[in-house]
Amino acid sequence: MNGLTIGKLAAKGGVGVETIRYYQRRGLLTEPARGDGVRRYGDEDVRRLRFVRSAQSAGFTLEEIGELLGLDAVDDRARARELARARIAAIDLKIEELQAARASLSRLTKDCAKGGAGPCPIIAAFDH
Amino acid sequence: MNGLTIGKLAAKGGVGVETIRYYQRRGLLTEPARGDGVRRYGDEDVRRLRFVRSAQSAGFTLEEIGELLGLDAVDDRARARELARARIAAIDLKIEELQAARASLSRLTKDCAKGGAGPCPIIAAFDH
DNA sequence: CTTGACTCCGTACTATGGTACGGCACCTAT
DNA sequence: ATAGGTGCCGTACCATAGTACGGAGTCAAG
Repeated sequence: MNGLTIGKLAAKGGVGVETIRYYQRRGLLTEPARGDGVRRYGDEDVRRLRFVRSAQSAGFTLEEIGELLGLDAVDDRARARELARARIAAIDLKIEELQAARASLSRLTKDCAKGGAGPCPIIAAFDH
Repeated sequence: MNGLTIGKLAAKGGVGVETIRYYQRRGLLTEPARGDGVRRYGDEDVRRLRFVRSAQSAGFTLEEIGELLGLDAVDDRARARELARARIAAIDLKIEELQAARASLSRLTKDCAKGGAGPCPIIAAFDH
């Protein structure tokens, strides 16, 4: 029997078996027919799985990845760009929030370390 | 009867009533005794609630906020700094990840917009 | 021939931060 | 006196992305 078992596929993708099954339930991977009692996976499945992990690391949710997978690489470029731009906008927003929080915490930490009298500025900052 | 009802407290904090009750279950807010059948909240509760929201916007989890609330502003400055530094480190990591994802997506979007022949680079990028 | 490894399957549970629901009591205005 | 708005309480549910569990079947090696 050729083709990978679910365990091998999972190993190739660097995920657990349960994750494969979860992706199948989510429609991100197909459940191949089984010759004997066991499903066999091929290169296409490995590629799809890597696609999912790769897009995930770019911050796409599994739902968005589902849409990306449904796009035709040749015909739906406009939609792909749209999804990418939306993702970039969300990332920018998140980065700004994080930078603001970071600046604030950093300043408070410095003030606290300076060690003047009175209450800790970090605690005091939230305390009003 | 003086003091705020749970609904008023929630309104002052900009959260829902259920959120107050949730914070109480989490131990972030105390459940005051009730004079009549109804709990009454005072300025201390309002301050605590605002503390929680404020620290939350700095990226602390509710669990961390619980610890911050337990710190004594005068005596536990070192621990507060430690928590803040850990938070800053986590924020830095997250920002780096996001910036990497952003750069990658941005480049892909540009390439896609250039509109050469062949498959969409955004889709192709994940597809291997 | 039994043990271990693996598959298949459904279901339940995890963490995080809430949100909603249903039932009951109580107060106030109409 | 009755309807609406609150409050109280326990419990269940939401999204997100998995992870774990229990039981049953199959396969190969020792």
